[in-house]
Amino acid sequence: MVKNKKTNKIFDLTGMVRVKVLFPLPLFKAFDYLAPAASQPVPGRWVRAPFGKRSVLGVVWPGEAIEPLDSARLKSVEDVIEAPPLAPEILDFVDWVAAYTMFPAGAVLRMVMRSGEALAPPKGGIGYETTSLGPDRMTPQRQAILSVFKDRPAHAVAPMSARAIAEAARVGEGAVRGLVKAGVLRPVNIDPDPPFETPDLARKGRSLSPAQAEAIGQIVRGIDAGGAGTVLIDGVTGSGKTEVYLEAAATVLEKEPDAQVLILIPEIALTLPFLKRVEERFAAAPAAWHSDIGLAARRRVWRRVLEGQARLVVGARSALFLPYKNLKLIIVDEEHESAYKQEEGVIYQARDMAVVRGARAGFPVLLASATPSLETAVNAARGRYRSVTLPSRFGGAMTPGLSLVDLRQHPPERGAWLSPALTSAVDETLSRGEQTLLFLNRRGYAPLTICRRCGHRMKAPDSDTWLVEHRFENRLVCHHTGFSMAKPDACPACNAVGGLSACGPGIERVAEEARARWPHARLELLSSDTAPTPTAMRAILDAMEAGEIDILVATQVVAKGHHFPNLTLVGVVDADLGLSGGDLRAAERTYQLLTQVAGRAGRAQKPGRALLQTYQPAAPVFEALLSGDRNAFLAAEAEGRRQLSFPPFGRLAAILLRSRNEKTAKDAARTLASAAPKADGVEVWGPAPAPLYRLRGEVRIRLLVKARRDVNLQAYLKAWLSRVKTPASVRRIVDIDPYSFL
DNA sequence: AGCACGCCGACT
DNA sequence: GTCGGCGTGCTC
Repeated sequence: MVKNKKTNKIFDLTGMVRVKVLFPLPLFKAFDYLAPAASQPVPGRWVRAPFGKRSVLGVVWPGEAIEPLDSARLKSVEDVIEAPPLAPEILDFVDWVAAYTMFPAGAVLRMVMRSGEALAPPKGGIGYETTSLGPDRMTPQRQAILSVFKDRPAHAVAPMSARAIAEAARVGEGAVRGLVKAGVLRPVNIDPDPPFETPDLARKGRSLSPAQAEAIGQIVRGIDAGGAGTVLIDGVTGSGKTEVYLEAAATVLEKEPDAQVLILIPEIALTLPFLKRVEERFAAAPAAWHSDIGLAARRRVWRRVLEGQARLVVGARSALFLPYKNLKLIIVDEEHESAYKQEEGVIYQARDMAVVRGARAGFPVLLASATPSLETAVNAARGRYRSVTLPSRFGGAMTPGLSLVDLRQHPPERGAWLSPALTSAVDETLSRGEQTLLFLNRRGYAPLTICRRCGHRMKAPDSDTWLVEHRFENRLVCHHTGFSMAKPDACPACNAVGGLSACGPGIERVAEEARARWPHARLELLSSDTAPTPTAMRAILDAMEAGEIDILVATQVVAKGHHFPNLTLVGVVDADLGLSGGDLRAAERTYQLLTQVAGRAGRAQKPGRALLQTYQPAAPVFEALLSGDRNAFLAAEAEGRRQLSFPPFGRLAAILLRSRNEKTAKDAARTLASAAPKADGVEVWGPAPAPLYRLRGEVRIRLLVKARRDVNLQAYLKAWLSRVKTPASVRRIVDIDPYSFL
């Protein structure tokens, strides 16, 4: 018996135990509660608990039983929920990610719980299935309904709602109800989250080349030996990386009846063909997860992953935080892609976190790429990762001939963007009846609109971002804030009419030039603007593959996956584009992107070529592309970073201060900078205005911290930040391993 | 994240 | 005189 000093109420604590509960809120610590021992409130279990004025769903968290709080002051949990608990590996992972990224553990837990409502009891609808009874009399409508059931594939066993049946049979719902009354159909509860199909592991994969078989052998031997560890699967497009890692997935799924495998891909919205490929291999559609799946699908995946029923998950970076029951393998496809860096909310690198997830839970992680990131290449070279290299199955003939067009010597005509060298190459290609890809990684018509009278530059409101003209819609659009406006006739600054002019090219402008130059060619424009849905995009890519397009003008959406057998010329309109901006990964990214784009051209029997237009032909990245010596390029890049102690040879963190008030932000930045502790092996740079200084009405100031590899960067930052009080109106965001310098 | 508490401007 | 702005602080 314990008496609460505040309320004087007497509590019977018999049978109650103290537990820590973490809530999916931006809070750094777990809170203590009492829970009935009989309800087995072990770490990982879902609980509902009173928190302040409200009741919040949280998770029992591991933690020591020290008692900073008087037991009598503790509240009791309201409910210990009967649902599969979170696996201990996930609790550990949440804590680790929180400590590494320096975000609150609760914020990381929120990523795991993003479908927390999924724990609510399913409110299944009513569906119908056939009985053994036949209808007393047959009508065409009834015939149609019954054939709907007969024609369903064997694995589609879920009952259908009356509406779905009526729709499929093209009859009224009344006819369905008639059959129910007659006892031919019987009502059953529909599972709102139908299970996923079981991967067919007896099914054989595609036939393998000797090199693939050898690679799989190596990986599988590692897995069989109980091997954790990270493996780089290094192979150009067409080397069969996918087959290799799908075999590894099959091996892992086979070893344990409830093992789960996650395949991470950079952007799932663009990869319907990939899902089909996986489905083909396992004769079962994988559970697909990305940021904009519908609510029902999200809930279904989440619940089925938690109970272990969904065994094969294909997803974007956030799929890393699904509540796996028994995750045993992660594959990171296109590991070099910057889309793995989450820049909002909890900032993390999904590829790096995947490696940690595997290492801590003791299972292997496979990183696949044709153009590995420098970090991964260095880790492989140092032996921290194993690596298997897959040669092209087409004997290297696929690498197109690359050449540079020096725009300083051979500039395009005034007002044009295609140099004579490129246009004559297009002429030749057209005359041979072959296809051309003109690549420019810039959406819209022109990246900048400027007033010729007063020099005013069109910007998004309260931001430093330029408005990009989209002539297709006749609008000016901001690619950072989403702001858009109709293109005005008069300059908003000086009111001069007709003075606004477009500066620089986007792909719409290149398409305009190409149309004027080759009016008889079949030309298509492809960007996320012209093909906003995966279906629309596929339509264009399919047309290209079928040879129905002569010239495709495209942004980087064309860079992935697709091969066009009759494409023999790739013209890169502005190869320098990614090199500006002072980003430490600029050259690396340019190399990766241009390799990918150039790789779209040519097949063994029809060699392709790629022309890169550049103003800086001497840049090392172009030399590397020309020589085709990727490893030499990576080695040179690595050496550059080593000398500057940049990642992966040193650690980097950014602190971003954001505020609506410029003075407050500047003061806070100055205060913070002056409080930076002196430490061996740590340099603090800034404060400096972030590259986008004004964005959405906020001012953004940045500090950069560079530390030696052996410095505990998080501990340093923690000590620093904890001794400075920043006003609440200034948002302070830590970005460990920053990628974007915007 | 919510939600309350608290201290200064324009209104019944 | 009060309604309400959102800055600051707390939630076991």
